Amino acid sequence: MKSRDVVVGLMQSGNLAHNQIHTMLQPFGLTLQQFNVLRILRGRNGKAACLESVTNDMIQRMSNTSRLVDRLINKGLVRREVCSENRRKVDIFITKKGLNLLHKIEPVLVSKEEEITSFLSQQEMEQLLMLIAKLKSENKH
Amino acid sequence: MKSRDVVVGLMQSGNLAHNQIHTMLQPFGLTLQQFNVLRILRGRNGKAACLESVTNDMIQRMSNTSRLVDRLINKGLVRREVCSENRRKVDIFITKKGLNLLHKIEPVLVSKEEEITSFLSQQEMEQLLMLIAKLKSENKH
DNA sequence: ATACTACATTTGTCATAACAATAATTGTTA
DNA sequence: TAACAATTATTGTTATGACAAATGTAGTAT
Repeated sequence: MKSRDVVVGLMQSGNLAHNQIHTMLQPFGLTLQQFNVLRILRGRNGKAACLESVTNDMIQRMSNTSRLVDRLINKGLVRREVCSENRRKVDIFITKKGLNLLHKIEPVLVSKEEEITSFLSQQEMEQLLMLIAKLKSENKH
Repeated sequence: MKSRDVVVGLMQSGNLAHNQIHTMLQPFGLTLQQFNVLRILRGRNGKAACLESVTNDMIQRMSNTSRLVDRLINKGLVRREVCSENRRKVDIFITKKGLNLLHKIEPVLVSKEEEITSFLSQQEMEQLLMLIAKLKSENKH
């Protein structure tokens, strides 16, 4: 029965984090998924990022990154270009506007993250990270 | 930066659990949310469960339990009755068919839950539960 | 009784998600 | 090089989600 408690607890705490961050992002007009993609693109430092690689890096893998990117393009936050080497691929880049938005969000995010974890000591956070890492390691197939 | 890792980790492991259970439920024609509601109803042991109380007990609170229940009714898994004492309320009951389905799912669920947590010792599970409890306690407002 | 407020659920509408099918390009092989 | 399979992204369709507005019921005060 302990397994069940853990699984339920994981979903609950995942939702908790998700909802907190999601709510925090609302005033900026971004969903968590969209924000996630923006951060992935920023992490590429201007290097090409094809759709597939973006999908793979997402916290919550999704079936339809294509349309998610559409929405970001509509907001002017990213740019899409057919890859010249392999015309099946589509490279996606974050725009200046996208970078500015991330920059504006950063401090709000940091304080929200600290709020979420505020009842945990440094040591407890490390413990938690270690346990989560174990869980993830067994789910790579 | 540790806070961020924890928050991201929580979302990742929550999604991991969610996806595993969701996939496990697909052959039974249930979403995780629907399954969750069924279990809540079973937990009431035939006692009345109004919509609001069901919503409160859900792992992932949702804005629209009404239509979720519609879907369960369409499948014949639950039954809806206007509460006789307070006709604003709607009592929801799990049907025999719903109970049977839960019964059929149970062993598959158990093994999936054990699979998800299989890399954790009993002690680690307890630790994890304790840490998750702390996180949840600070998010009650 | 009437009007007002609060409560519990449902409905309308629109955004997003899931999944399958399609399209375009590339790689491979006969 | 023509045919076929594999890769990568997009699109169509249907289901589900979020949020606000609407509906119906109950409680309360005038």
